Amino acid sequence: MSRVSPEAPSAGVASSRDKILDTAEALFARSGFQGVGLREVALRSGMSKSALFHYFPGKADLYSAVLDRILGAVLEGMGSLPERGSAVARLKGLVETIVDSLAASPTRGPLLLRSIVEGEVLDDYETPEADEKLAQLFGAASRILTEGAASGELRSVPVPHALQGLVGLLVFHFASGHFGEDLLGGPIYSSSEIRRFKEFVVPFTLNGLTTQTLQD
Amino acid sequence: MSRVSPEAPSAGVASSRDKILDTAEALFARSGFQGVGLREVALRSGMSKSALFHYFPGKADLYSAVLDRILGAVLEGMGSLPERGSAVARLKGLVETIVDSLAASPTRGPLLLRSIVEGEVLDDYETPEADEKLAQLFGAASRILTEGAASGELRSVPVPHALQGLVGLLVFHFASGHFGEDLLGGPIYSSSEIRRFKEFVVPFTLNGLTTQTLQD
DNA sequence: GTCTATAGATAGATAGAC
DNA sequence: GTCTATCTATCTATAGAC
Repeated sequence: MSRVSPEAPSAGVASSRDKILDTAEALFARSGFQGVGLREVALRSGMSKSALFHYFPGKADLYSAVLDRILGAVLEGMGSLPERGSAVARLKGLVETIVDSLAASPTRGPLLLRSIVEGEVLDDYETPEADEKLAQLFGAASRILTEGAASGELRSVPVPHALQGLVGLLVFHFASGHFGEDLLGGPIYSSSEIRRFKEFVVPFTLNGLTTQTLQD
Repeated sequence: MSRVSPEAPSAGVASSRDKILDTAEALFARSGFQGVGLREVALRSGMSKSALFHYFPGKADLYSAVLDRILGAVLEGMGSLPERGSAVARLKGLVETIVDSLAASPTRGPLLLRSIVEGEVLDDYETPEADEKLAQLFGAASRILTEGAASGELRSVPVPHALQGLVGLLVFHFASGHFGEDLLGGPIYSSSEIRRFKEFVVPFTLNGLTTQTLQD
């Protein structure tokens, strides 16, 4: 079904390539593109720097591969969402699914947020694969907002701003690191905190996008 | 009234120190702590690397000074906010003031967001001055939320999560760079886009924190 | 497919003249 | 207060043996 690499037909063993990707994902999430040296990636992957260049032509390609893998995982999580039904219920499902995807690994939020903020530097390395996945992601979210507004279930807000707001709310939370842990008083990725976050962000989002505007 | 540096009593001329801070702020905002070399800071400031070290003991001190200056500017903007009145009106004023502060310079949002996301790397360099300013900032916001919840004007939400959400909504928007511009279809820092953003984020926030929870 | 060795550039930081 | 010169370490990337 999905793409299979030519060599390494399957097996549960982690190939060298996967090992590199795992290592790089952790390091890029913590220190960003510029903050990571291939020397450290190689060291932690248990091989020499030159071996990295055998699997990836350059640092930027390694980063792109890591980013693409994360976007794929988030997109896969959204695959089971219903395309019909109440817009409010679909929006709730979308938010919860994205939260679950980001909560599934402590590297996803940080890496996604960094890839956005470091965009000015990384633009040159954008891949069509990542762009396509992003477009699918935002397309699905846009449809919910647009159809909900058309049916009157949701407020009529500018869809791009709503999408931008969702990214800020959801991705930032899981990328906030020590800052967020200081603020919330505990780990971000514990199951109890993930539950609390959902209990806050789902009603916050639904209320923000449904009820009428207040004036002071 | 406020602190005055020993030398450079005033005058409208930018001192070498200010020139360095301005240059560093622009570069750190674009490329982050690790992405900036002091060589480039010196070059763009019109002096040698060694001159930098005359004003700042090291790269981390330069970064801290830049960050502290930005936090001071945001805090100063909040100084004129009323401490009494309707919680909804105060919350609206807070959001609009923070938006104005972030919109005043295209380096503030990116640098603030980066300082959070890069926190794991930068923690060692935190300064008491910046911590104090952050505490004041969050203190003011917390009071609005707590008092609003006590009076029944606002929903009773976990204050830390609400603060975290505000940071994600507001700071991320102004730090989203090309990503945000692609999504919104135009520049983030134009006066018209700033107005549109306020028109979205103020009702979104007020609705999110006031009305009752929906169920699907 | 993995290695050692190395290239050329740049990193942050220091010494010391003026 | 600003400079040139230099230090050591690290950076991405390549060459070429095995």
